[in-house]
Amino acid sequence: MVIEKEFYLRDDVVKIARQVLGKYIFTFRDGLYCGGIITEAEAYKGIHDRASHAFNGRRTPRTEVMFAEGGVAYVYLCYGVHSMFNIVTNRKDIPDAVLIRGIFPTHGISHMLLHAGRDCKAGELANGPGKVTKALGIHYSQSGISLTDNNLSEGIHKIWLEDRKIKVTNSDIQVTTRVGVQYSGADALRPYRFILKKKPVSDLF
DNA sequence: CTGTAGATCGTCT
DNA sequence: GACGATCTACAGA
Repeated sequence: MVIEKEFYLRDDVVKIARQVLGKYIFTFRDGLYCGGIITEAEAYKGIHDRASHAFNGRRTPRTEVMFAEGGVAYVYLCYGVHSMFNIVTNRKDIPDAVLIRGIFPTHGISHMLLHAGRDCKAGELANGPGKVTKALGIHYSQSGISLTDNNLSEGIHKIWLEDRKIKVTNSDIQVTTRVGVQYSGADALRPYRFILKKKPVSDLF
């Protein structure tokens, strides 16, 4: 089932970051599907989160999409080389987002390997936020596109999430602090990073 | 295995 | 003009 807008409109971004683990993310471009199971995500929570680009209510051309209604993509360029994919959540004007930091590829793996431009094991193909977008073919120019109104992003490039009923319990999830946000003081210590522990493939399908 | 330098450019000051 | 919610290659142990 495609995950609909109501999922993203809820107001607890930390809970949503936890809940996207085990969900599938798909892209469709050039007539081909790519996708996989989300294995790692981080929450960025509102204007009081020093780690967030929207801290202190900062609105710029780049961050404006974080203030949109939930269910759209916030994609930005990091270190001049990597696109970082986030899911915007919550109501309009509340800048919450979930950074997708890792997936386990399941669909279109050969195509993703072409995107990556090098050979590697499936588990290594998208185990990092920059690698996720590279494998899936997501580019920062797609920031702002809807994850729920796929008819409106006709033709060019589509991104969406699906729930295929993978069961994820609390004991399947490792919770840690976020990566690369040491500049954000006390907020760097918040338990906003969620990692799906490795399980036998037979448990997933 | 661990550690680190360099890449690379849009964005904000 | 400085910096970054990162990745890779490569050096050394």
